Amino acid sequence: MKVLVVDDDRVLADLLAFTLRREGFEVILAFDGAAAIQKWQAESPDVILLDLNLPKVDGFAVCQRVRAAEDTPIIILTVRDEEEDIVQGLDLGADDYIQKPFSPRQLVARILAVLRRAGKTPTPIVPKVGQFTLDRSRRLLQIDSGTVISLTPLETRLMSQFMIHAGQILATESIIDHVWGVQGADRDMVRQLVRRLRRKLEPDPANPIYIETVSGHGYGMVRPDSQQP
Amino acid sequence: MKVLVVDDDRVLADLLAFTLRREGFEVILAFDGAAAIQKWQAESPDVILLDLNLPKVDGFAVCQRVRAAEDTPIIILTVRDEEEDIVQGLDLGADDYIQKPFSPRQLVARILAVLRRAGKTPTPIVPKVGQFTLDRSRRLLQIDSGTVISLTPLETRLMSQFMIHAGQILATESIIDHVWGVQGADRDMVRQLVRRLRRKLEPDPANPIYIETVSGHGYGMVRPDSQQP
DNA sequence: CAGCCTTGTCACAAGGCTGTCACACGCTTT
DNA sequence: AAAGCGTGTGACAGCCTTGTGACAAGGCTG
Repeated sequence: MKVLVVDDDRVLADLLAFTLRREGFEVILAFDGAAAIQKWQAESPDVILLDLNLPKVDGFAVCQRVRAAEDTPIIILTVRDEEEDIVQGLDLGADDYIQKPFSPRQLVARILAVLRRAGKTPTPIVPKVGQFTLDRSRRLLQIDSGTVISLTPLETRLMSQFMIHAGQILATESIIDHVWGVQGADRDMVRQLVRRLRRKLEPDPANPIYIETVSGHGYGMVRPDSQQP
Repeated sequence: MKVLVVDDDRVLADLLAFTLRREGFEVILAFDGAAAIQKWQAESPDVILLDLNLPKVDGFAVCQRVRAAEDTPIIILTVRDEEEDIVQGLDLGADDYIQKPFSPRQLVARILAVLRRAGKTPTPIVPKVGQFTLDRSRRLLQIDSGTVISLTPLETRLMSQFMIHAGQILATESIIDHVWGVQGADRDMVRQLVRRLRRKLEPDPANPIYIETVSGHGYGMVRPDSQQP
């Protein structure tokens, strides 16, 4: 599920990106209207988060431009006291709006609601990959439809990332971005986290079969069907 | 649940309509006092959102007219620095007021609060889930068609939320919104409320089997069929 | 007016989560 | 062979969250 985030406030855009990636969305960023349209054409996102105050091409124009060609759902980002902008945006075909400041939870709920309304897959966010089933709200991981283990918040985010990108190797920096976000972390912390996750889910943590290490680069979860060479 | 929105500012009225429809309300619009009274008679809304500055017949008159005949709840919309209007409106029988600008959350919370006070059940009736039968008006909870315990108002609302969303984890903020509404609350209060509810309905409150905790996130009621592995 | 119920507030203990440090091991480089 | 780097491992301490008990304020009832 791909989300295009358009906002000239880079700090906020980064925060949005982190929040959404954590929830399993793929995120593309654009910082002005021109870039937004370009990325929209190039990437065909499933939904657009659009700030209306943009340099170069403003949000309304982006809205119109998108609506003229496709019905990609659009959610407007606004500050309070911009009722007219909201209504104008909705008139131009935006599907929903959300006022800053908002909680990550609200944001995700809105996006899911819009996607559902647009008929784009009710979004079964990463529940099952290979032998793993992750219940993010309860932070429970089920292995092989048998054992159920409980994870900590950080472990849940890491596992979620591994499952979303199963079969790929995630660079340490990427893991830091996706798990810790703005707060940041260092390599030691990643090592510890991977270690703790391995201890919980690997049959033999000394010889891991699920989470592999690529020295000097990062970690990754092996895809179940990529087991047989 | 039907809401009559009366405001001569069409932009704001449209926004209100969109917001309320998004939350599941049925919305009727009127842009002046005369239309308001006409629609009120024709549609019998469950609650009225009323701007006081109106053409033709002003808001106070609408307020009086409605109150003379029925006790349809009325919420006044004002801008800041109109304290006299608020007082006058409340004197004329309005049930609550809300100042622009306001967040959708506040608006919905206030409407639900007013409806609840007026005895119109804003939420669907959920008498029976699993082993629990809840009588919201009497605030009685029956367990396993055996024991009957009485709950306080807050406990009733919390239990209602748990039953409506049985099997899901409710975030603390979500619990606050649905149980306390406009007034709001903090984590301590949620903890206490959950504790008191547990003490009443859990066989062993120290090891709860009905209400589960997800640290750092919230609480949830286990679904009856999710008991057997 | 007294008393009970309800609810908000506070303090405290226990436990889990997470960051930090030290050390061992294997590999590569010098 | 020695040194350096990256990684796995274990232990430990601080912080945060939760559960718990107690108490006070406020409202309602008799």
